[in-house]
Amino acid sequence: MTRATDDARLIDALGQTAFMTMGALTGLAADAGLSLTQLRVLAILRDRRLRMSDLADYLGLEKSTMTGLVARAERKELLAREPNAQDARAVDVVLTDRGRTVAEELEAAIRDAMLPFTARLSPADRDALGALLRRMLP
Amino acid sequence: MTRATDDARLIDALGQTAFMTMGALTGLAADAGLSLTQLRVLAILRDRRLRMSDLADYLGLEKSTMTGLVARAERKELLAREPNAQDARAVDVVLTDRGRTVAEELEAAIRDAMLPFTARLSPADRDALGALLRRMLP
DNA sequence: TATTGTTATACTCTATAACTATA
DNA sequence: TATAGTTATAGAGTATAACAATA
Repeated sequence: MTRATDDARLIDALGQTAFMTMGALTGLAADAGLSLTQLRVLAILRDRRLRMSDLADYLGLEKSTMTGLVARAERKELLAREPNAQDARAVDVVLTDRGRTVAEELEAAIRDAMLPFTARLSPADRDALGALLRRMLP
Repeated sequence: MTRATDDARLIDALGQTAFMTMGALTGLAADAGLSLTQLRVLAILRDRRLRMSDLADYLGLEKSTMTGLVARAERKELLAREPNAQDARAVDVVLTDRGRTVAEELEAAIRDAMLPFTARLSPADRDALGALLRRMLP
């Protein structure tokens, strides 16, 4: 088989893997009454406190989009807005205790949901796959 | 390092790869004025003619969602509805010529967009990665 | 003047429920 | 009676543009 064909097959496999993974994540988020984006926010804020604009940059969204996203998660008591100490214009977003609990439960659920897939590989192959993916990521 | 930690690292790498891949696909779709779901529809219909309900099953969406999705793509002249020959209740969805062209252009654009990532691996590693992913997929 | 965040507006995506036409 | 598709409705996600407060 030619090089170009092999590359197309890799890209196809990456695409299918992405849709499979996103499907699992979206389903778990939905079970928790969250959107995929809100799941991402929870994961990002697990070890960080970010301003609205930084969060928007992180997610690749407009700041006006963040306003609604954070407002809805705030209504669910998963996030809280706090004034930024250095800049009176800025607003920090942090996890509430409940948000932290939900984030931890989701992390465990994600591991369980992915197990049927990862378990199809031997431990050595799992390590090899992880290493290859990490070398490919920016 | 423990087995559980290695597995968590693999799942993390899969998640990051998925977000990276979906980000690339979403961006390319947006450049073409399409949503990610519409890009998927175009890709699915490249070598198939499906009824509305089959398309909905394929995408994991409600049939009422398909109605709007297909209507918007039809307005862009990418898809067409055709009566099903066997069942007068059913509606087949097919690509228009324009839809086929756009689908082909998108396929090329996706390959180009992924190149910065896949090119970080040697040809042998690309093959190995593709093989591992295919073994993991259902 | 430039930046941070919000508001107002509009469009897409999605689901649920009710409906029509056909099987 | 069951299935295929549409319509009506509602909520979430998203962007653009205009705005107030602060830097």
